[in-house]
Amino acid sequence: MRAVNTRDGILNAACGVFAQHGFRGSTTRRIADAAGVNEITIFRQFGSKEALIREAMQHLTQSANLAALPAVPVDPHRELSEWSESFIQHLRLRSSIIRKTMSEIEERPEMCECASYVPRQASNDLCDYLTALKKQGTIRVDFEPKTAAAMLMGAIFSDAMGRDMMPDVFPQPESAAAEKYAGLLLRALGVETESAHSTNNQSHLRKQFSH
Amino acid sequence: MRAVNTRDGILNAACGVFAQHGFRGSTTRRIADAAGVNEITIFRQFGSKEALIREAMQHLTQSANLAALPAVPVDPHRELSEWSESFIQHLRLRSSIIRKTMSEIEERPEMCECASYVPRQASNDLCDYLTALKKQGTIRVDFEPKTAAAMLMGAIFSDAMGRDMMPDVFPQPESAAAEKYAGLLLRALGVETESAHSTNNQSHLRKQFSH
DNA sequence: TGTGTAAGCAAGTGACTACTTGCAGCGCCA
DNA sequence: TGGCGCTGCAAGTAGTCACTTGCTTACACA
Repeated sequence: MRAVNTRDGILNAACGVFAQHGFRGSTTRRIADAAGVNEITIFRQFGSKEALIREAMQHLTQSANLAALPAVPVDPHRELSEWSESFIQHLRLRSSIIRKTMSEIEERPEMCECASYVPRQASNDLCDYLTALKKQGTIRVDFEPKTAAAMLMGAIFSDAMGRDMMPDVFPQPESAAAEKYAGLLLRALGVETESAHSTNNQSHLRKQFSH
Repeated sequence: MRAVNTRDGILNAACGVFAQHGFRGSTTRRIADAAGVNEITIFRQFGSKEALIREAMQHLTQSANLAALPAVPVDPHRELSEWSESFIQHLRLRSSIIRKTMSEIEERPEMCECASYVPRQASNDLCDYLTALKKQGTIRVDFEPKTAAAMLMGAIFSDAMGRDMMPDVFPQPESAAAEKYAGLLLRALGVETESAHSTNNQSHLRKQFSH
């Protein structure tokens, strides 16, 4: 677990402690302990707690890599389900730190740019995909890509943030939720899709062939 | 702004300070200043900071009253739009305190019950409504009420939480977002609905007649 | 008019916080 | 081999935190 570099070790520790305790709860002592480093090393390396946390956040966003959506839609149900699944997993892994960051942004607006980078990127990707789907003529009814994208991403985001707190409010099982949201959205857009019962199996079969 | 009762004044002040600064940032001094009260009065009234915050949270959830959905759906588009609008307004008014609470829950699980009361209630109401819609036969396609409810509530929740941070990711104008989400969901369920253009005007007309 | 109760003020306690100073050990490269 | 840079340890500073004590004021009710 110990990082090669002292600096990276402190950054990773800071991310972990921040995710658990937020800014005010991330004492330099706690971070130093988590990094297995003397508290003073933090000040020598980063100058202040604030600078450390700022750098740790940037360090974190750079490490994110989202699944890509194809520029030309081929199998909307499969592509959208897989993208949703990768996105929800990304959010679930980071749910603690996302919750903390969202609550700190009002007090530290400089974190906003850093925090909104990933969702902005995801929203753009998804909007582009839905627009391509629309232009392709696959979709019968008219719709706003931005509204549709906000709806799917919103459902995924809320699931990732709220399921630990209220598991009975969200669809079961957890592992199928992303696909269900994606399927529901496609139905709203009028894209033909398999019946709810066969969906799961067929998509699993497809995954085997596609990879 | 000053409350009749000293106790209620402190509780209101505690809610405001907590919404701004979270638990750790809600110092007893800050709360006392906000309430226009001596710091000691807080300890004499509530015993400890923790007890005060707990009581303030309960005080807050009790003051919530959501719009009701009819037991028998008549005009799904109007009813769901109005419910969504009232729900999103409820969340927007409380966005700061919701963000803070969500980030504190991991450290203070006792807040969970209090925090999840309103969304649980909303989810149940919405599920019941969608189930009634399904049984009524208005809906052609098969769907899971819980998934559909989670999707609509998720979209509304994310909008209410994220729009300040990234306004360009969500549908414009802000005032029409809830209705757009509701309309999109109904299309996913196969409910016949007006075209996107006439929707807004018609619903406004209806509101005049219905009240 | 007397009494109890809620509130205020001044002052202070011990614990914790971010951050500093001074000094010593250790490995790396010239 | 010698110096340099990174790290650790001990100790300490000034500020803030939750919470306490002792005493005083003001109002309600009898």
